[in-house]
Amino acid sequence: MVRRVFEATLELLGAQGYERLSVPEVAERAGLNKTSVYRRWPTKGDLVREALEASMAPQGPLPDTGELRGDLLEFARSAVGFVESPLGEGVLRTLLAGGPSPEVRAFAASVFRQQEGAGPRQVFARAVARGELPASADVTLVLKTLAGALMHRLLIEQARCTDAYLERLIDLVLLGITSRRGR
Amino acid sequence: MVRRVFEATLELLGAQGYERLSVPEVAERAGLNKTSVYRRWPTKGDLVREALEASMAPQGPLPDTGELRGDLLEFARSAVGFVESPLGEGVLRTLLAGGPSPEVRAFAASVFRQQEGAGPRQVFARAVARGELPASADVTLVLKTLAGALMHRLLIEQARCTDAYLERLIDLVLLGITSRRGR
DNA sequence: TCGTGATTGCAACTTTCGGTTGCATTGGTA
DNA sequence: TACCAATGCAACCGAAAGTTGCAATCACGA
Repeated sequence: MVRRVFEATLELLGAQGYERLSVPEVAERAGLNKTSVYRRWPTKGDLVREALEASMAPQGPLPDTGELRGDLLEFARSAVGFVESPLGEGVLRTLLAGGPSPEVRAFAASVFRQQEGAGPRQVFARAVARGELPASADVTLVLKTLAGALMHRLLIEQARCTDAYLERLIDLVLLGITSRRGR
Repeated sequence: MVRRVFEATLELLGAQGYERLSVPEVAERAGLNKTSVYRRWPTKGDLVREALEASMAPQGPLPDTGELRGDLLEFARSAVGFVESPLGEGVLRTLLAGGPSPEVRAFAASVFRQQEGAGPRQVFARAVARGELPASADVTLVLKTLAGALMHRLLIEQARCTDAYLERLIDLVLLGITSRRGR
């Protein structure tokens, strides 16, 4: 039953955001009486936090295409997949909406950080080792800029992140606008 | 009185987002009876939309520092100022939250679009005219990427957009990470 | 098979809050 | 002074979140 409840929670979280999410609605969607849900998770915050916790997918293997551009593209694809999933959308909405308790907010932030965290950095480290990139390159700035651009694309423009878009985006931050762009 | 109501609306909108915003609370903060507020604006959507409409600051003059980098920096500064203002935060939150009616959402989107819209494009056009930029440069992508990066900085990281940060960001998209960066 | 404890369902209730209504009060203006 | 619009106020309505007490069910061991 717990499984069903978490699923319902994430679905609704992604669909309506934290504020509009109601425990009775989760219960109904999970085919459960609201009383039962309240018994296990006294507050909405508890429910959401645990649902997010339980659904944390294990990180996939590091992409390794042999060049930075290809690796980043792989990463961007999986990031887009994450954000377009119920979990990803839920995390993002929870994070951006002003409402949730600081506790839930902090947790959502940690999930997000984890997703854009260690993995990509290794990809950059390898690129530096290959001589593709100066060691002085500001990896953090690049990652955050990419993440921000994807957010803008998905949430503001509400457009799909096609491969063509991802390639243009990555070429932009890798090569800059003033240089000629590759391929 | 209308002035006070709009102020209260934008303050609360920025502070708590669209969902948590309640008309009675706006009324109280504006020192007005809730009935009076309801009489003028039958729904929360009406109130928010008009408050946003009324607070649209006229666009400032185009920056013209003689080079693209400086112009963009100017623009970024004013954009940050906008997003950090109650109006900007309100617009952004309204836009990102799942809740508001399509109507309000569409309006917030148009405000946002307007802010990142025509002005910057002229700045780029001048840069092309100066020969600083190839005519083929994807201006739209750059603008959206910059906007996304700022959103990430302000909403996810919740960090200040210092001038130092803005310079690094603009250098990144202008020059890319693989080239040497200017000062 | 029986019994006991935990889990769930259920229905009624309380509370809170958004929104409505009717009426008195105020205030400006012809 | 008389009238009309705007505001205040208090009572009310209805919906939805959350609580509680109790019955029914299930699981597991004696």
